[in-house]
Amino acid sequence: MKRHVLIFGLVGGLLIATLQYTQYRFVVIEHSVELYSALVAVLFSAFGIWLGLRITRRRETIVVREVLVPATGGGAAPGAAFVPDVATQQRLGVTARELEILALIASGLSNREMAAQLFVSENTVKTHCARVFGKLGEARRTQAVQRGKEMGLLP
Amino acid sequence: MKRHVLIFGLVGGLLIATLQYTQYRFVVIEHSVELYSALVAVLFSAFGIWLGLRITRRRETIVVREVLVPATGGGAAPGAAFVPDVATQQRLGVTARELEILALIASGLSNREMAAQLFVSENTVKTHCARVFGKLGEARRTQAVQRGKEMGLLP
DNA sequence: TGGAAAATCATCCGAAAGGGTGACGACAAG
DNA sequence: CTTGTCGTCACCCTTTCGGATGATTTTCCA
Repeated sequence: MKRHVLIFGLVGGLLIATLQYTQYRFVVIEHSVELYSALVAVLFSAFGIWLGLRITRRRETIVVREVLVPATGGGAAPGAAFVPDVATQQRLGVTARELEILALIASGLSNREMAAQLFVSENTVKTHCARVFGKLGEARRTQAVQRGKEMGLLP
Repeated sequence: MKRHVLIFGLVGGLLIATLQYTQYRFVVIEHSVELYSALVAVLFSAFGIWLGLRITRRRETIVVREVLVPATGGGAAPGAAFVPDVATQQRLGVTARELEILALIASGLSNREMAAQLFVSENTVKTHCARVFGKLGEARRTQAVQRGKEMGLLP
């Protein structure tokens, strides 16, 4: 990355120098700034395109297809029921109810559905959501679910 | 593509006009061409990078490589990169772009963030969302993610 | 080279989600 | 008895999401 910045600087400097030089040649010509501008624009657009391609080189996404031997079955709960990371949970101050809400969020329920399932009001669900979002440091339910999985709070 | 050329022309023309205007302001200042040049360089470099990213987001060449794994059933498959179930994907008619969107949804991004990351408009992201939701038979993003995981479209 | 598929973008509108705040009751601990 | 925590509920407001629909452009294949 530093190399690109360096190249950028070099090209810029070179161009400035070139302009300095050409300025003396065309100093008598009026309205030559537009010419310079166009030149610089085209040049640096090309450079930008090159740079954009360079720094975002298409990494070949090699997809490794797993052919599972029919054993435990990877996806769902493999035998033993999931055990949330109690240490992490207590460290974050996540209560049991909030974790329950988070799990329901992860299963894709809406606030209304959660409220119906837990026999509480939708507002309560929203409060729990807000609390657990705050404790996880996330703002959206999808993010919170992702975070919960990373931290061992969710299967 | 034509639109990009058009945008290029517009930006260029706008800049030329701006320079024309500012030239009268700084006409008394010597050596201001360097300033113009630097301005134009930075501006069009950014534009070029954007354009380069924009017009070259070609379909990533997916190389499917089948590998036998012992089916440990662990959570995050170590080592092996993930593996969308191509059969399921094609059966549902989920395009690569839509699957990409679904993966970003699963990682917790909002539509706006996805749009910024993919260099498309938020509306486009929403369209992709709606399509993939329809194909998965779900209505909410959390549900769609859950479904995608169950069906092997997501890790 | 023409058409199908896919991707892109847009607009309108309603629903859902989220932030902030305040409040009330239960319950355990001091 | 006071205090703190937790669960519960409510209100208002803004943001985000999702559905429906139409249009244009790009890509790809026959």
